[in-house]
Amino acid sequence: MASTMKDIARLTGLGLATISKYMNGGTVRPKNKKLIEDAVKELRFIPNEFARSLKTSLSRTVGVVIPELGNQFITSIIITMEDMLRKHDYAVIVCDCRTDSKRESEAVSFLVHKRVDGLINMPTDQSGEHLKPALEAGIPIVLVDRMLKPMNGLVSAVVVDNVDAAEKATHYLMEAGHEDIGLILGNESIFTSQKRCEGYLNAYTEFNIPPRDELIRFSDYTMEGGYAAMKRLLALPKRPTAVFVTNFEMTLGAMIALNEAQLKVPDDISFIGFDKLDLFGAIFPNLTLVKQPQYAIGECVATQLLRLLADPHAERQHQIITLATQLHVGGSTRGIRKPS
Amino acid sequence: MASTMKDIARLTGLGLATISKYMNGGTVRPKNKKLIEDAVKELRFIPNEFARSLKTSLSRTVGVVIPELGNQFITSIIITMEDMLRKHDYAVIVCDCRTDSKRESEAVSFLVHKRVDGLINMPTDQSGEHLKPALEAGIPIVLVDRMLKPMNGLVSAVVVDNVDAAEKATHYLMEAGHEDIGLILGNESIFTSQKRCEGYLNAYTEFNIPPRDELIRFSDYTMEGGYAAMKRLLALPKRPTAVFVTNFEMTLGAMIALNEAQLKVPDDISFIGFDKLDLFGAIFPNLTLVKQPQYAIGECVATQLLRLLADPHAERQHQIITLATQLHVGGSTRGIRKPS
DNA sequence: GTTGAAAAGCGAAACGTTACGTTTTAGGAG
DNA sequence: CTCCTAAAACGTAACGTTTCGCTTTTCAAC
Repeated sequence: MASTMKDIARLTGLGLATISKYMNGGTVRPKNKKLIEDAVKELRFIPNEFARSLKTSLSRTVGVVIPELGNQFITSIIITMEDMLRKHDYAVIVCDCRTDSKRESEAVSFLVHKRVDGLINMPTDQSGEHLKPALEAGIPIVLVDRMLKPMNGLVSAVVVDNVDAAEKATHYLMEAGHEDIGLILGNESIFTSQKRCEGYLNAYTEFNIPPRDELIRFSDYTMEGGYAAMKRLLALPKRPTAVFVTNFEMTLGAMIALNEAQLKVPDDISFIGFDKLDLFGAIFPNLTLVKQPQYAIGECVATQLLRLLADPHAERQHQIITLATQLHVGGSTRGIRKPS
Repeated sequence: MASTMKDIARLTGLGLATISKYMNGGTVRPKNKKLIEDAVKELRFIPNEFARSLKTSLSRTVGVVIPELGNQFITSIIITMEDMLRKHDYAVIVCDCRTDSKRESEAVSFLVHKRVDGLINMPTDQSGEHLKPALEAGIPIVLVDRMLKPMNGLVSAVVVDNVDAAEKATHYLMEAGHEDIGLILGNESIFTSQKRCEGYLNAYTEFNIPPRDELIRFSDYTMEGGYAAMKRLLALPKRPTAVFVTNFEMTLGAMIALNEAQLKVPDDISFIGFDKLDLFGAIFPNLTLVKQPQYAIGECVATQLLRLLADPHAERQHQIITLATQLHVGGSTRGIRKPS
C-alpha cells in the first residue's frame, strides 16, 4: 500500500539519492522534477518520518509541560506558540501535569523518551529537578512565565516583569489616596505570586505605609478562588478601599463577588484586574487592569525555541527575556480623601 | 554519547535479540535480567523510538484537531483524554484550527504526515472532507461532540444527546408556565447549535405554542457573545420571562449581563445555564443548568480510540456513542402565572 | 569542436530497532 | 549419565530514509 522513495526511484528511473535530494528541497533538472512530482502523485507517496528521524535524530516535535490546561493565560500562550511552531513544521505535544511535581517529572521523562527536539515548560516545581533528564539529553529548554531557582545559563526563559507590574498597579492606587489595598494572589509557592507580592510591598515601602497582612490573600488562580478571596476581604472589619487581583480567572470571580455584594465599582470600591483587556472590554467597560502581553509571550517563546533549535547543537546561547506589562487605565478606580 | 542496544549487548555479552526481547517485556533469565538492568543504568540507555517506529510503523502518538483551545468545554475534554492516553504511553499532539476549515484540513494532513496512530477531531467543517487524507491512510478517527453529515461507519463518535438536553430544559421552563423563553446558541452552522435548537423547538411543539423567532439568538460560544446576546434579549419590547443559555462561556457572559441590568434571578427572570456545575457552584449557588458529562466524554473518547488502536488493523468496529446530559435543578427558575 | 568547471545524479553504507527461524541451554525423568 | 522438551538466546535481514564520495552530464567559453 504505502509507497517509498525506492518506488519513486524505480518509476522515474532516477537514483534513490536524487529523490532524497529533491524531497529536501535540493535542485533537480526540470524534467526530472516533473517526473518525480508525477510519480509522487501517482503513488500517493508520503515520506516516512520514522526513517527520516532515525537518520537525522530529529523528531520535529517539541514538548510542552504545563500545570493546568484549564487556565486562560496558559492556553492563550499555547495557542500562539502552537501556531508558530506548526508553521515551522514542528508538532507540539502537550502534557498537563495538574500542578503536581511528580506528574511534572513524569511528563518530562516521557517527552525525553519520545525524543522531542525541544522542551517548553511552565514549571510547578521551583527546584528544576524535573528538568534534569532533558538537560542530560541535551534538549534545549525554554521556561515560560516562571523562573527557576538555580538554572544558570542552562535554559532560556520568557517572563514578565511581575514586580514592576504589581508595583505600578499598587502605586497607582496609592497615588489616588488608597492605603488599604486588598491583594489577591495565586499560590504562595509560585514564582509569579511571590514577585507580584514583592511589587505590592515595594509600593508600600515607597509610600512609607505599613502594609496590613490580612489584606494579602494567597489563593489559587481560579475563578472560585478569586471569588472566595474577595468575599473574605469584604468580610474584614476594616474593609479595603481598593483591590488588586492578579490573574484573569480570579478577576472574574472577584468581580462576581462584588456584583453580588451590590458594591459599585469604583464608587464603593476601586478595582484593578489582570489580563484579557479585549474580553473584559465588552463586559466591564473601562476596567483598569494590568495587561500581560500574552500574544507576545507565546511568540517570544516560540522564537526562542526555534532559535535554539536552529543552532546546530553548538554552544547554545540561552537568554532570559523579560517582557513589560502595561497598566491599562480605565475607570474602575477613583481617588479618595487621604486621612488627615 | 547516546548508547544503543548494541552497546548493551556488547557490555552484557548477550545477543542483540535478547536485549530487544527484554525491552519488550519478554522473559529473560534472572541473572541476565540483572546484567541488562545494570548495563542500562551504566550506559543511561534510552531506547530509540525512531528506530522502533520505523520497524513497527507505529508512532504511539495521536493527533487532536479542535476548533479552539480557549474554550473550557474543549479543554476539559482534552485534559482527561490526554491523561488517559499518556497513561497508555500515547503522546498527544494538539492542533488548534481556530474554527477555520482550511486550517483544519492542513492540521489533518500535517498529522497524517507525522504518522499519528489515531486521530481525534471536533470538526469545524460538517462535510468531513478534511478527514479524507486520514481515512486514506487508514488512521482510525474518533469524532467528539459533533457529528458529520455523511460518515457511515467510517469513524467513531462520542456526542451528547443535544436534542434531549435542550428539550428537557425548555420543557422544564414551560411546565413552570413560561412561554417566552430566550435561547442563546452557538454559531448556526455548528452541529450542537442545530440540535439544541431542535430540542427547544420540540418542546414548543409539544406544548403547542408557537415559538417566537426573535427569542432565538445564534451567537458564538464566547463570553462576549453570551453577554451581547443577553443584552439584546433584554432589549426586546416583549422581554422573555426565562432564558436558556447553551454553553459555559455564554452562561457566564449572560449572567454578567443580568447582574449589570440589576435583574435578580429568579425573581425577575428565570435562568438555565450550561456546564461546569462545580464551578458555578461556588459562585452562583443553585443555578439550574444542563450538565454535560465532560469527564465521561473525554474518558469515552480515549477509550474508543484505544480500542480502535488495539484492534490490529482488522475490521475496526466503529461506534457512535451518545451520552446523556443531566438537568441539574437549582433555584434559578420559578413558576409564573400562565396568561389566562 | 574541445575543454573544464559547476551542477546533477548515483550506489551503497549507515541509523537502531524488531522479528523470523534456528540453535543452545537447563534441568527433570528415566 | 543420557535423553528430552520447553525456555531462552542468537544471528541476521529488514524498515525507509540521508549522506558521503564519486561519476556523469550540461553548457558556456574558447
